[in-house]
Amino acid sequence: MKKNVSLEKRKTFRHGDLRNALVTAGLEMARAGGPNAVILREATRQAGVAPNAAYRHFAGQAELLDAVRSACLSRVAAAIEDEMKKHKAGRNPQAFARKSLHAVGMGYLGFAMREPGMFRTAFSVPPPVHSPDPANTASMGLNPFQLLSLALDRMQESGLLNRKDRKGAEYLAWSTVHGLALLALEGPLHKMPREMVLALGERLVVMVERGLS
Amino acid sequence: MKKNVSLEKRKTFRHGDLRNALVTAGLEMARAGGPNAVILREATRQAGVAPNAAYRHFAGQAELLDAVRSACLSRVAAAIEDEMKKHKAGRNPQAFARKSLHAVGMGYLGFAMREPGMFRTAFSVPPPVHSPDPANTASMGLNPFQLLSLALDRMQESGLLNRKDRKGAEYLAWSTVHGLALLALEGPLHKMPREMVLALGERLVVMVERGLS
DNA sequence: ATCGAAAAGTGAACACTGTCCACAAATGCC
DNA sequence: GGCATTTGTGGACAGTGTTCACTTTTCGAT
Repeated sequence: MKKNVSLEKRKTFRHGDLRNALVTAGLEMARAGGPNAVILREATRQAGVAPNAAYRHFAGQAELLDAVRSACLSRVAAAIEDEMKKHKAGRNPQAFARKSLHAVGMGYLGFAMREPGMFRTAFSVPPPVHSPDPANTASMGLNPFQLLSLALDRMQESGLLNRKDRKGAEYLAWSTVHGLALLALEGPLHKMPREMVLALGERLVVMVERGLS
Repeated sequence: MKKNVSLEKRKTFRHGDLRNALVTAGLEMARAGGPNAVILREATRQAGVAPNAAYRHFAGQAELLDAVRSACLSRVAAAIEDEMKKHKAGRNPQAFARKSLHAVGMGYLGFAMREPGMFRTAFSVPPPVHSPDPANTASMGLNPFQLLSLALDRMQESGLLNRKDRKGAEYLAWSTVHGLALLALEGPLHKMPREMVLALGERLVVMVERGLS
């Protein structure tokens, strides 16, 4: 649909939506080859525009990459939300809390296995820390970090986690799944089959549950 | 300063040790800027040699990077060994096992904080999995993965870990510290002060200990 | 409605990268 | 001593990010 934009030479001198076109092209490159495959000139080529035109919308390639990364982060958040929405709050808050934490971890890992390029792009270079940047968020309006915090809050509220252990628990839980994801994607475990990675992920989440408190 | 080597033009037409010189230069670039800062032409420049000369020793930039990564991995292993050697086996095997595992984790994290560029380079792109490649090893002849296995073996032998849970425990333990390291180095936590990262690391290792079994 | 400033695109250039080719010099081996 | 093999040179090419001067379009104030 919107690819035609790149093929048929546009009639208007102005492109009209160049910034979005560039980000979209960059996103596709990130999907295919990770962060350092997002090439500025190639994006302009796909948008049917001269290379320098990009500089009217981005200060440079780094800024384009930033925009692409935001888009990738948003996808990660969406994947986590999808996983969380599979379980509704029932009459057992502790079971719900466990399921929530589990969903965050496995949603994260599942996306990493499903979309390696986007995942690697999302967490490659310095993104601002807990930015409430609306571009990073999915429908619930929370980024991956905040979704994790939500799950941990449920753990605490349901009595599975005391206040002492709650502090900084985000970082501990996040580290585990993030580490496994990167070891499997671009680390020494990159040959391990995905289902085995996900199985390890299950054990990992259990370990976190047990080890946090 | 150190680059006199590059400044004084060599008398011999042959360089004599070009391969090593290139790896050394590459290692310094990796230290300063991570994996994609190791530039082939720059290495030849520092070695005082024409760019193409590198192709007599490496098939291309990727292969040079591979050699540099091996060197980095070796440093990681050395850091872990240093940490492990701080504790000798006493009369309490369980305490020794715990200290060993702790040392592996903190040696790993400590190196990551101390030498971010080298660490990121060591684990950036696909290295062969558990290669007994002697280039990746330090004085004990073990790479980081094997050092971790050793520590976990001690856990099992001393009865802290049963056979069921021992299987694949390397990957679970490794994931945690690796994840924290990368989140802190090139992820959303890159602004967190190092001592706080190390403090989190302590909690993380404890969590692993408790959560594994 | 006009006209002028600002926005958005073009074209040509530069420095830098990795890589390949044909050739020259040094080494070592018989 | 002569000769093949290694090792380095010089010159070239495509691809990248980036900048500068210029043109075209749009839009808002008069």
